[in-house]
Amino acid sequence: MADPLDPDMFTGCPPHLAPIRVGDKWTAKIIRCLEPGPRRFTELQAPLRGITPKVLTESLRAMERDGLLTRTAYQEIPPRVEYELTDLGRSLIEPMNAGCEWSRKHLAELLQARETWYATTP
Amino acid sequence: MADPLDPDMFTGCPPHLAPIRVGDKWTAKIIRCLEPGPRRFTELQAPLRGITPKVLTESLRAMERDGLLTRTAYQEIPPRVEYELTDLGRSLIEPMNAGCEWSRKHLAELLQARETWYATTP
DNA sequence: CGGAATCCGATAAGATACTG
DNA sequence: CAGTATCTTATCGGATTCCG
Repeated sequence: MADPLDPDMFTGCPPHLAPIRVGDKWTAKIIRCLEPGPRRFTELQAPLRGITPKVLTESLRAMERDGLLTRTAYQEIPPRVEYELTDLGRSLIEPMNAGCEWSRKHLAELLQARETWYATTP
Repeated sequence: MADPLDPDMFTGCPPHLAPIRVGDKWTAKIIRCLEPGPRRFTELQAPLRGITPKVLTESLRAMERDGLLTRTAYQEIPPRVEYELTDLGRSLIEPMNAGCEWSRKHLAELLQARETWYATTP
């Protein structure tokens, strides 16, 4: 299997300041986590700092419903479930990269404008 | 000035089924409306079917705060206010187009998966 | 014309506790 | 391990009314 996911892979990506969003709050990050290969539920929880099992389940179910990933449950003890991107899910990486590139180029400018606004607007 | 905006320019773009979003619910559409040139408050209301003045104001203020557009009020009677994209706002068109292209290519597949899910999941 | 003020409902997201 | 169940809170978007 692949190496464990870096628990800090999303520090520096606070969702509230990104103007471009894919799916719900967690969708894009889940896609990034699954990009190298299939992962288990618990593996996903680590980098998605503070996500509760309820919310992670909701996001994964919605993505499964939309054909972005597959869920495979192995009948073992202890149970094992793996989530894997479909081709459709993988196709979202391209527009996601466009959004990331925009952020690298322009996010600082947006934040600067916001700073100035709050400093000068009563 | 430019031609009036087509009131139907966004029919066929229901926001709930698009997995890619820029800003809030209306941001991307406002950018499209301003792409050809500056527009007045009332001009924007027509294609943004059913948007209330409160919500349109909120979106425009947030975009102004983030440096995506400028607001210019002319001291005339009756009053006239024009909104115009900044270079920063215009820079979002590129990732927006990436999202639109994804939709053209893959949205039908997503909707098909969703259909199947609701047809087969109890 | 271009908003502001107020109120309201729906939904998203999280906290907490429990289970096959 | 991989969730489910229940509850609560926060935010968003909308309806309505009024104003300079």
